[in-house]
Amino acid sequence: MGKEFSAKNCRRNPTQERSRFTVEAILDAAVQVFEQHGYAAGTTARIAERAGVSVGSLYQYFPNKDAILVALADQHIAECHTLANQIFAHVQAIECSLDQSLRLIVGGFIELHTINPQIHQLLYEKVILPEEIQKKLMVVLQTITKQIRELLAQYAVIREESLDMTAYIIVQIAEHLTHQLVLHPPYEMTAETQIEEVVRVLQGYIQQQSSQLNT
Amino acid sequence: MGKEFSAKNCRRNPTQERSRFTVEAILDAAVQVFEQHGYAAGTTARIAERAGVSVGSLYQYFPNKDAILVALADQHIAECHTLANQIFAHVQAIECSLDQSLRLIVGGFIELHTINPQIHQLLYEKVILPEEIQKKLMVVLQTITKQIRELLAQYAVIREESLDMTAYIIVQIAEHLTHQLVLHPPYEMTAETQIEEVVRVLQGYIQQQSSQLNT
Amino acid sequence: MGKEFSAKNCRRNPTQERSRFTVEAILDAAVQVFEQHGYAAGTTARIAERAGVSVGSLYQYFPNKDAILVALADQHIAECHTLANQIFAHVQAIECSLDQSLRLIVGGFIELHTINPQIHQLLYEKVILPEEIQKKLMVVLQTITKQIRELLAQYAVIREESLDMTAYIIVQIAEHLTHQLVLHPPYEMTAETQIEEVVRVLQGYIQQQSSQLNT
Amino acid sequence: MGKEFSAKNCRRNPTQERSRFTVEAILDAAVQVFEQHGYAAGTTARIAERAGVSVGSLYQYFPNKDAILVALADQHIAECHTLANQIFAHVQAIECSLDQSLRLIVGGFIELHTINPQIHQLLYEKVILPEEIQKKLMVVLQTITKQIRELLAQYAVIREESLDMTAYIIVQIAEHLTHQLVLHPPYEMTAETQIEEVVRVLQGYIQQQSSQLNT
DNA sequence: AATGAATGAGCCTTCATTCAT
DNA sequence: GATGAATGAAGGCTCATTCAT
Repeated sequence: MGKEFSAKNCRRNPTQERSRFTVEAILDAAVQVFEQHGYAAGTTARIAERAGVSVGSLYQYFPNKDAILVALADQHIAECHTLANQIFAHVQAIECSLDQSLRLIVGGFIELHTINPQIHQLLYEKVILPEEIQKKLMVVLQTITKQIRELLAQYAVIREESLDMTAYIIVQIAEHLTHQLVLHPPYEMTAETQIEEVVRVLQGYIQQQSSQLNT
Repeated sequence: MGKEFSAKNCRRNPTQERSRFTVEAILDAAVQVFEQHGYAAGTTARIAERAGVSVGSLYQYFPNKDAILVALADQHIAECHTLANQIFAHVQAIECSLDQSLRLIVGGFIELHTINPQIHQLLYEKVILPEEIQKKLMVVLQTITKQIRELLAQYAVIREESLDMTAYIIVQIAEHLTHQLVLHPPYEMTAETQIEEVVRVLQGYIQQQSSQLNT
Repeated sequence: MGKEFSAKNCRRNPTQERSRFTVEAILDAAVQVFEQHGYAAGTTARIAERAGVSVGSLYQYFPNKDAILVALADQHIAECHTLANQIFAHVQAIECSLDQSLRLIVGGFIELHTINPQIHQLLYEKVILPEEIQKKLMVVLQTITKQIRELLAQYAVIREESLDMTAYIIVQIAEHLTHQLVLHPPYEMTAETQIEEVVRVLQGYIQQQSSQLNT
Repeated sequence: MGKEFSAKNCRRNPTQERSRFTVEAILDAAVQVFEQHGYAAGTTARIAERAGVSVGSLYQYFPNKDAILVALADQHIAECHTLANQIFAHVQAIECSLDQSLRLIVGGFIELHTINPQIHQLLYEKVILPEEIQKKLMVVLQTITKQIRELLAQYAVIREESLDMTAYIIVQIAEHLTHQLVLHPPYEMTAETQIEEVVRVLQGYIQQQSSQLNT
């Protein structure tokens, strides 16, 4: 792994209908296969089979196995970015309270994990991703962190020099808890309960940071 | 993976000096190789080479590649269990405040991640572990969760029916944040600062849960 | 050996022309390689090489080395069964004398060994076969023995309680002598001479058994 | 196999008591191990273990694995030769009838197979022996054949030009039938019954050959 | 473009053999 | 002489990748 992630992950632009369809079938199949067998044991043959195409066709659209993972990652990261932007835009737009904002944001995180939990797990664990992708992932998290920081600066009463760290920790907690609750929930719980619980953690932390102000 | 993890993970008891040395060299090498290449791409040949022994020697002590990972995990899990027990015993013994207890516990978590960060990362992120080991890992976490729950029941004012979930989330946060702060610290910070930050998160959350009492 | 002889000995049905050709090339090569080096020392690489294909191709048609031997055995056993049935059917049909019957049968045995002497030798001498195949071999021999017994009951004057043993020994002798004469003939001899010699042994034995009647 | 059978099969003369004992322990162990696992899968480690010595010791007495087999074969062949000579000497000495002679000889064959059936099987089947040994085996059989021929010339009324073939076939039959009856007896039978049955086959054949005289 | 048979590098594992103790 | 840990060549097998059809 990590040997050669050529710039172009697709050999040809899937301009034609059938091509686009095939590419998607392959990616869908790949998610399932990687999920079930892990990346290393997820063979291209199995992916092709599940996608209903031949190995030859698979290699017509992806130069190598890694490229499939990268495509998957790229796709997922883009979705994340989009969703995150939408949420923050919405939060800004409706000018709601900090609590309500947190609720919306955490809800977004949970949605992110619920939509495609398999890919998420694949990207965040178990596999050594090429640096290229790792950087993109980091960028997404940093973007989100920055926006959380703005939110805190706007709504919360937190010392300037603590803002970065606080935002960072909020994102870490939100990310990890939603991930954990969605993928390995310890008890049965609705999405709303999950959101409430995570929000409570964040609220508590923010209040702590606020009260620090007087120390 | 996960095919056969026979009871005995070592072929012969490394009673002799050289043997013990060799086994340790192999395990050390394995950590590095798995860390660097991932489990699947971490070949036994590479491990043996980095350990400065031949493949044959490797297989004299481990029946197969999986057994190396299992040995690594077993060793680490045992260390975790021991350290956790020590900390909770100490906390019980000195009868300190909840805050102080949290500080000690979080300090323990950080120590856990600091001691052998590579193995920890390997087990928690990079590898699909055999069920056997996954269960052991779960048991450790559950044990810790249970002791946190007792601590909360004793010191905090939390609704009976929220205790389990609260303890669970505290452990999740402590585990993940310490992991993150130790391995990928976003800023330079001393262990004390790290402890403080995590403790603040937990305190905030516990206070939230306490105030829920009146809802 | 004898670990897993899954029901399907071929991974994919060699429906296509090239496939069928490849499979046959592999089986032919296997016979020669096993014959020359023995089963254990007959490596899959050598078989593939002699077959003019790559190891990968070999494993596309056979799940493992054992399967090649099993395929070889199955094929040969089927041929034996067919030929044996034909001969006995013919013998029954033409209602000839016992002597003539023996001649036909021994001729059949010799043909059996002449057709594919290498495989025969391989299966009867050189290799510890999986039980599955050993049973099939036994069944063939038992079938033949049973038909010989019927022949004796019909034509020869032999005590009821000696029939089984006599038939058994006739088959043993016929099998071994033809095998020996075809593969390691001590002197130059035509097939006819070989048949005559074996038949004489059997005639003598049957006469002995008949004369026992009066004892 | 068959690569290098150096002239000396033992590195040093086992003059000393313990040495002789060790060598024998190894050979005994080897018989059992080869019998149980086959030659290829019978590892030197297992042999050493069963012999109660270390691999190192094993290699002090045998230059390589093949040498063990060769030693085994040599030993067995020598025993065969001795027993054969004894029997024929005895037969000559007591000047008994042909029938009685055959009985004694066949009894000898059976004894040969009964004493050490495992080695016998090992040498006559399943394993590609080095030429050196194959020749020795042939020599033994030829010697016996020659002595049978003399016996026939002396006692039976057989055409001069048939003597060789007749003797050859008698040895083949005796060898194979006794082998088969001892190792895979189809029914329960005493050694005496076995002898009788085989002798009857031989008698019948000899009578056939005698009656040919008048053709 | 699609197919899937063919390829072969590379992996895990075994085991005959050596050699330091 | 004995021991058994160490060695490493070699074997079975997989699977990413290519290419003839």
